Amino acid sequence: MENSFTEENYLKAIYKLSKRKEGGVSTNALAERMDTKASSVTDMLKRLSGKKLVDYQKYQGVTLTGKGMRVAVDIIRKHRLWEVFLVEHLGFGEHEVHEVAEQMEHVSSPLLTERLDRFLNHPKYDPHGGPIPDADGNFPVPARVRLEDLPVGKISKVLGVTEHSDSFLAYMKKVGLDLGKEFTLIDRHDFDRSVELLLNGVTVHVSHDVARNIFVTN
Amino acid sequence: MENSFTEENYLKAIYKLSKRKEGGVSTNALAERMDTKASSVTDMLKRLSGKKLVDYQKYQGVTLTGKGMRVAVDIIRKHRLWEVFLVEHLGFGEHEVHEVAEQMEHVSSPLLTERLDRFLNHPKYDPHGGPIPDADGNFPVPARVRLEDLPVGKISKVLGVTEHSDSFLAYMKKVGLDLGKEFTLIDRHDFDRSVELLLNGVTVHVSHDVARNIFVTN
DNA sequence: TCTGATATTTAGACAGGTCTAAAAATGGAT
DNA sequence: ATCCATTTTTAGACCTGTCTAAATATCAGA
Repeated sequence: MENSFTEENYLKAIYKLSKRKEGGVSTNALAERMDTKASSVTDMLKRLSGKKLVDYQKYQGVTLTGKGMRVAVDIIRKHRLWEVFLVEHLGFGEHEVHEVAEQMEHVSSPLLTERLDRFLNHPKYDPHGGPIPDADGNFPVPARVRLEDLPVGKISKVLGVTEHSDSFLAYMKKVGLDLGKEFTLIDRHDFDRSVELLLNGVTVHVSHDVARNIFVTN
Repeated sequence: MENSFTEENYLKAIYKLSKRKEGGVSTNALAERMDTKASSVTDMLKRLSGKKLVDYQKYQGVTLTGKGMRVAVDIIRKHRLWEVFLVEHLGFGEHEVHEVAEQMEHVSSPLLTERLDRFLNHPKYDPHGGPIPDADGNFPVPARVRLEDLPVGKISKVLGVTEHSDSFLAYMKKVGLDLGKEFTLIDRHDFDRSVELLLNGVTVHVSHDVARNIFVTN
């Protein structure tokens, strides 16, 4: 009945990868994400399959079962709630919280999770703008769009990012695209899908690669 | 450089057992405390010894090295800080926090520990009255005494307990000896070393067995 | 000091999770 | 339809932490 930390991390990784692509998650993609070898992934998938947490057929990739989905979403809930706590109450910077939350997300106590949620006032988004599922596993339905999809001329605000690498967050900070920051989308270049923003009175160019990882109001 | 949860739990157990008795901790005592077999303990002691966390000679029991002591005390610090958080900010009852803190104590982030400590206002005692070591591993030197040692006639307050079994805590609650509760020691019976308290306007008899496990102000 | 009871350690095995090296399946290009 | 590159799986090994069963130390008492 107990899942190990490793199993939980695999489930979370499968969840995150399957959101980005239709169909099952490949062994190699999972191996890269988990920073391990494909053979280790195969072993683990067999185990998770045995526990009915994933649907797995060899060579055909893997998907979460309902049960596995619940576990994965619960981990994400805990991760994001702890991030909110760390930033809002302990004074952590946005970029400092991920590693710590990565550990706290595995603390297993439904009572704790619900009391933390209440203490934090049932937040809907984490400090990076990631949506926090409720106790039933349902995500908030946000009024938000990727920066790459925002219409030209719109005034908008940064709601969050979907890429949490240090380098990405550092870049965001440098450009001035902090969470909550207001800007205007002044132009879009179709040839490279980059966008041009008016931000703090200056024009900023943002590559497509960046733009597709930023959520903004619409 | 990394210690597993299991290793940390062994170190904590060795610490706690060695406080109660002079000299090294026996394999069997450790096995009972860790709810495992003596043979498993022997294996682990060899590993911890290899990491210079304990001094161990076969058949001679085990003691913590300075390094092992630091690890153990740090775990205790984290455990007790989290207990304070759970009770004071998340509304947990005293008896509900132990299992959860048992998990949280293994989260490894010095920054987190220090910020939590500051957030909690550098508490010196946990909700059970256990002393919280500071970041350097030093315990507070408390103005406190066991209830069994309190002079007759004294007005005093409950500071904590040294016995954390469910049944003991339930008994404390039932009698009304909650943390912080004020009372007067009205008599002491030498024949069975029990004491008599005035508490909430009524007289309460407390056995020696209980009285020696309660810390009070003096 | 011998002996028996108890405490402790060793030996060998197993499960989770990992690895490397080798085998097998897949799928795209010809 | 076949061949090759790539992906994936298997086989066999290792490490941590555990167990049982058997061997060995220790210590108290006669």
